[in-house]
Amino acid sequence: MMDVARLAGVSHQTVSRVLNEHKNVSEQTRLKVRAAIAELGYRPDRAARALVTGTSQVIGVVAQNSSLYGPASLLTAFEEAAQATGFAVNVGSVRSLDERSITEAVERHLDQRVAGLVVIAPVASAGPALAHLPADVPLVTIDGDPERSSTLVTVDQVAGAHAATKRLLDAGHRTVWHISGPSDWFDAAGRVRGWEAALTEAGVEIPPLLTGDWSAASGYRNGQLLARLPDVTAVFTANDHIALGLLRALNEHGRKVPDDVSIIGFDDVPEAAYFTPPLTTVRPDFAAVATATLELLIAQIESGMSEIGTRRTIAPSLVERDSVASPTT
Amino acid sequence: MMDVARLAGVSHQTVSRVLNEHKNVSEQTRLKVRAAIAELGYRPDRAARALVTGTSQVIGVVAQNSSLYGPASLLTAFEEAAQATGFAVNVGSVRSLDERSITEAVERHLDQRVAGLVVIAPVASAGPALAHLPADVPLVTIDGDPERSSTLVTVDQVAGAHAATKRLLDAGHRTVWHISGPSDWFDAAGRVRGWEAALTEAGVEIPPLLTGDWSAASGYRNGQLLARLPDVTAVFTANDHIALGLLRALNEHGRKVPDDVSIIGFDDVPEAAYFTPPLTTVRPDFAAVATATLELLIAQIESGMSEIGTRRTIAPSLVERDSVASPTT
DNA sequence: TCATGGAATGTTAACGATCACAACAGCGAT
DNA sequence: ATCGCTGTTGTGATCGTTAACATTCCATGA
Repeated sequence: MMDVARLAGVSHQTVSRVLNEHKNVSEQTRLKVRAAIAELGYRPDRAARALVTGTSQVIGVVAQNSSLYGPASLLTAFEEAAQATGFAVNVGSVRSLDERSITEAVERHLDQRVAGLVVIAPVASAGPALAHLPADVPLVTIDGDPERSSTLVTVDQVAGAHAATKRLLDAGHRTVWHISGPSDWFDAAGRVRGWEAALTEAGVEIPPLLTGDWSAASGYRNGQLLARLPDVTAVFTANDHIALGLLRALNEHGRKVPDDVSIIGFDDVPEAAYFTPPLTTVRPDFAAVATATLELLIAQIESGMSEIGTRRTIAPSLVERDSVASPTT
Repeated sequence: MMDVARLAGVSHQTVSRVLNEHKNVSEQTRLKVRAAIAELGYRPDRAARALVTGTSQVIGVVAQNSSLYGPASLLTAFEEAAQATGFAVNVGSVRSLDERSITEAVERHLDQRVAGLVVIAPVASAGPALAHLPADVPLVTIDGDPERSSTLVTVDQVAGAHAATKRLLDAGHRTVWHISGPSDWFDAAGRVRGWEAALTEAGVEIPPLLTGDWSAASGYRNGQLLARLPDVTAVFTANDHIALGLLRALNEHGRKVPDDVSIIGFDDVPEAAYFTPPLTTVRPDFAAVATATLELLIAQIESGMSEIGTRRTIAPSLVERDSVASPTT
């Protein structure tokens, strides 16, 4: 930086002012400095800046280290959004979402003086880990606990599940079964609520809830059971992978989809269109979630305080394909 | 840090020594300092350390911002490995792998004074972007250009493809067709080479190469064609998603898998076991790739120089399921 | 005419760590 | 008794940047 200053014939402070787009710099010197910067190929040292300002241009993200489609998509969508606004993203994946792992990951980020923190914390156990956080750290939670009063962005699970269930009822099915995700995930709980609400509204019997774990394996396992029940004609699954497992189980038992059984999934994984048959499913808008998260986070960073309680929910959309039909009865 | 020093009754330098586990510190003062650190809840400032040492404990990763299973798995595997060794990971995703995007991402990382760089660069266009890199930056490429003389870790695509093709030939098929990935991906090219090699070795006719783009859609498209050719009895696809699309096309045309056509995929995505039928596929060991990458990178960081030309290839394994049978002829 | 103010720039001191070197103690060897 | 080693601790400078304050210059109005 001194070199640049010398070359431009000004002081280092003026260089700093040009860099930070300070107002009181004459156009003439601004150009000289810019030229010197370009000529020397100078780049400011972020570490030095972070040292003196006490903050960095890095956002820390805590996410589960899984290949689950939802969280993974969220993560990449957020990375992209952050980069577009000039923030670097520091990912601290955790293997499991228990309190200790999350606390550790958060502290690692704090060590690095991140400007803000995003936690993708779909399970209940994540809550307490965030409670002890210094209050002055900007924080946005994605798919976190709707009960906690922190800034939160979330996919509208209830609305998505409601739409899917209603779609099946509207097709004429007497009732709709549901294979859920793990019960400690907020996402899963929301989808169950939406499903129940739609059934209740329609004044229809609520079948017993089957529980999966997001995996195709769990869909297959539950499918073994559903395939044996002849009056099951419509199933809403908590995600597309469960639907895939279910599809295979039904297929093995000779029950045709959608002729005998209609299915709707959740997530719209890229392959869903090539399941046999192509899967009707609910698509969450991950990009919108990412954008909203970043927006709220930056607002907090700039205002210097965490405005707790702000909430943003993103409505998913139903994408129709070929796994839904009216019952043959 | 001064506070800690005062509380422990030593100088700031001694505190620093304790922090860095310097040898010449008496056990007694070490304990005093540790106690003071704990009491004050002190955490060293990484930015300050980075400023004076000129390096950080952060590894920059350049990866494509896609939901392709391979690259995404690689990324999370690497994050986990890095975290286990105390490195933070800064992800700079790029939307496309052209030269400019990569150069930009690399420079962003350089700004942040990363200790080392990992580039997941499966396509040819990434090469030139890395050529102009300062020579003193530790760099490991994953799935990069085998021709370039840089440190490289890669899945043994050729061996995997060879094994898959041979498996199909051994089952008695006259020849094996292949739907490849995009031709500018090194991964795809390697898989094509392995396929050709196995056919050549067996002294068997090499069918025309069909080209896909990793997507289920491209598998479906090519499947429309293959389904019409009655003498196609065995297909090796460049990944599992292509296989899924192919599966659906064959199904629509009434050709049974594996009775009429045998299929082997590549990647072993979690859902592959629940395709209809469960897919025989080649499983790359992403964790091993991640570990090897980190090892090489740390070696470079510690030695302070980039030992170019080191190469590590990880052998994949064939996982047998139900999509392969002997031809009925 | 001279204070007054604001715009442009420079000077100096932080920020929080490490590094190079100096200082001191204890101890055995000459 | 002196020298020199080794192990332990302290002192001051330094990394590259921004913040706070000082300075200069010129225009403005009483």
